[in-house]
Amino acid sequence: MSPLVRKLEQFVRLSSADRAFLNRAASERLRKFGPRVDIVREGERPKDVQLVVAGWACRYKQLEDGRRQVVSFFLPGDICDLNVFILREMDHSIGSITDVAIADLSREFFEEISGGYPRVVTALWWESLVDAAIQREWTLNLGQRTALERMAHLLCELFFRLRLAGLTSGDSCDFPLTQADLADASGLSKVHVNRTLQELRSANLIVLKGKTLVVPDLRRLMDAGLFNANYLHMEREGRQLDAIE
Amino acid sequence: MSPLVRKLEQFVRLSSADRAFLNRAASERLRKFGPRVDIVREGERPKDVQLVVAGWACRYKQLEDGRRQVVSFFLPGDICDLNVFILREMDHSIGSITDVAIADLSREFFEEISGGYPRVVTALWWESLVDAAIQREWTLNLGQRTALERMAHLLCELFFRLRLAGLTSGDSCDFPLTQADLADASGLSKVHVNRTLQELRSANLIVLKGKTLVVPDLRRLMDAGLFNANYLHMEREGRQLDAIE
DNA sequence: GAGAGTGAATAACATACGTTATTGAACTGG
DNA sequence: CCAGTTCAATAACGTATGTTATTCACTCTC
Repeated sequence: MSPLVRKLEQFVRLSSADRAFLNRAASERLRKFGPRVDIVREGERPKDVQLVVAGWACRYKQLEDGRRQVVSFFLPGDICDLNVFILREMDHSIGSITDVAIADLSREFFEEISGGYPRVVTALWWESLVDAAIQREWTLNLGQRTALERMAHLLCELFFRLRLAGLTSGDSCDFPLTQADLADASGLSKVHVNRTLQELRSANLIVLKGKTLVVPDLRRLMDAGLFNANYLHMEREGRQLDAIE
Repeated sequence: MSPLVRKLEQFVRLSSADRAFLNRAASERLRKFGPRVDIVREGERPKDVQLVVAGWACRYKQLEDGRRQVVSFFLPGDICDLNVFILREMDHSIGSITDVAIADLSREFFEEISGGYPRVVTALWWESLVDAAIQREWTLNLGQRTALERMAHLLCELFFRLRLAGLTSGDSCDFPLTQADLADASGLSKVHVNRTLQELRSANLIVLKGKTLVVPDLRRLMDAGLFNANYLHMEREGRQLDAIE
């Protein structure tokens, strides 16, 4: 099952027609990119909505003097900016981290959804509300948490999101981010990211080696990061969804 | 004209029916709150969408040990979390800063919009995309900018947003935030906020006294904050909007 | 109009994190 | 299989910002 469908099914019960429709959307108009290239650039006119079918990407913003902030990570199954085509120009860039496969979703695609797939509409709303909630949590993360808490929190979030998309196995997952990526996302320097990871390692909170992350005791990592998963809204909402159907 | 209508008109050309509808929504089901009280609490089930009719409010999140982060400010005309009723529970709180008047917008209200007011639908999409863009910009602000830049940036943003809602007069505006509020929003300590404001004052970038902010030279304040207004998407989009009408 | 409370200003001191630099290991491509 | 590149690790040192505390100016209230 595709990561997108798998993720959305945690929120909304989809029909097989819904699933088929989403899978078709994810396979048409596919583009592939190598690692570390720009997929969309700040200032461009947005044309389509991007769906990450495979690989990791990120949204980032950059200041004139080169300081760079990763403002979100895109994992397989993530959708970039529902409905952006309303806007005249992009206020951020989207870049690949690994090899990446992107499906472009057109305006017409969304009109088709609105017409005939009400549960998919709900699911996409959900996705975009969670996206906003993640951005708020990052604000809290950067504004209030110490380096250690911040790192632990970020790793927890990624682990939860990967698990939701079916991309973990037991307590481990692929982890292609470099320490420089983590620095750009956490607002810390590369050197301090390194120090912080060492600290997490020596507390046995993580095993991070090569491109694999192992979280031996998720509960303890969550505590270290003051991590509360409520903002990921991972519960399926029975009552309300029935009302919509 | 109400701040909401005034703001949305910058983006989308509204008919008089659209305007009347929005003004009606803003006057029914009105609640008033004193300053510094919670309007919505984290953990509650969201029931309505809140529209700030008058006064200032904020979204905030808090860690168990009391550290508090303001993640956004709500000015008159701002809408809190379009479509939240999909979610089971709030992941943040909303609190008043000044005396505040809130209009509660029901689910039925949004269904009515979807049915008969396509331009309002577009306008509300716009509002919510700008809201998301602001949150990303705050991430950049907290992650990369120095204290001085961060403060200057925040003040620029508030000034622009107030102006969009018709709430500035010339180079000045009401400014009810305390230094403690600014600290919670910027991730700085109160003491450092004070130092930073002094620095902005002595460079003649701001005059901040009582509850009034004056920005004698907006261009210079923008430069000091590395402020690029693109993320506020303040341009009206002729071509695309016509296509929707 | 005394007392209490809040917000702002300032000082002295502490520290978490940034900066610059060097080294070594692991890839990668020709 | 060697030269070039990237990523991680570590060290020495610098600084932007945090912490705690005190004082002052207002405003509110009873």
